[in-house]
Amino acid sequence: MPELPEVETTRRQIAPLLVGRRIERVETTAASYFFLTAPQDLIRALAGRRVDALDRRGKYLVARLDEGARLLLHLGMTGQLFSSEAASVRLLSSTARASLAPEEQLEFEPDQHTHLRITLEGRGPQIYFRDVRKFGKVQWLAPGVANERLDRLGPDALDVTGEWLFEASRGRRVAVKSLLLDQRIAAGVGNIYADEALFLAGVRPGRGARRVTRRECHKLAESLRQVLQRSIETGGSSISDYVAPDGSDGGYQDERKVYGRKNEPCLVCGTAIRRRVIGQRSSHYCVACQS
DNA sequence: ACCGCACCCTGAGCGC
DNA sequence: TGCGCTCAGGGTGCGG
Repeated sequence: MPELPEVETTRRQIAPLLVGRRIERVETTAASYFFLTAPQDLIRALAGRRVDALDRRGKYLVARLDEGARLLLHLGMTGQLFSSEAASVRLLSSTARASLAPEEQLEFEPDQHTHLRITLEGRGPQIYFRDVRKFGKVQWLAPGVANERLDRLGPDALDVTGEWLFEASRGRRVAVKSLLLDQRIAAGVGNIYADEALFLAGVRPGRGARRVTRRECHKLAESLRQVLQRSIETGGSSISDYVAPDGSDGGYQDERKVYGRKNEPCLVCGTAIRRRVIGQRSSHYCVACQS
């Protein structure tokens, strides 16, 4: 699901519910791939802690806790971090949706995919972290301890410069699309926004990174920023699973130029948008507008 | 160092 | 209805 704009939207909405408040209780599902910190350790470490800040690094959310520890969250493909007061059909299975009467309440009840349930002290909703595929991650970081996942990240995609992209792409034989998806190059870029930025920059996703000119790298950096910022303004893209913490959909799926538009006409020139797998990810582009 | 690929997991949607 | 297949906003680890 979630790329930089969705994670940033999540951060902005969740922060007011968390920051400055103490965690009273945490409930989890059973140990799994999802828990980089074992559920029992997590429960013990978080109880009583106050959340001092909620930061974003690429696609990671990092909660800073009192006493110096940190809580790392990653939404993976299908992660949903939301308030217990959120209501959305995206939080229901398709069978549940089908049996839903038109006027029926969409109130969410924690299910087997709801891996974290955080109760805060005082009044206010609970915070739920639900993730069907469990590609998401949660990890508790002890005070002063570095984390290699975070340390691997390159500059945030919003801060990437054309010169940085140019230098990073010299000698690289991989497709430029794959380079953009490398979190060491531009943290936060994912499949949708890589395709969208490449379209805006007029560069085909399959072109070898080393064949992208300096001028194009500058255009690409600018396109990334533009696409990501616009998506943040609209609350991100809600394509299958993503919901904002308040249960609302994003708006950027309506502004996509290429992603998921296979065989549809290019909005600039009318040529049918092509889909091709590049680096194991589906990629969308216009053969006329992009070279 | 770089590159391509298998794999982690679950569900939706499709053709038959 | 059911089966088998493909696909999905991500990331890691392996071997060549």
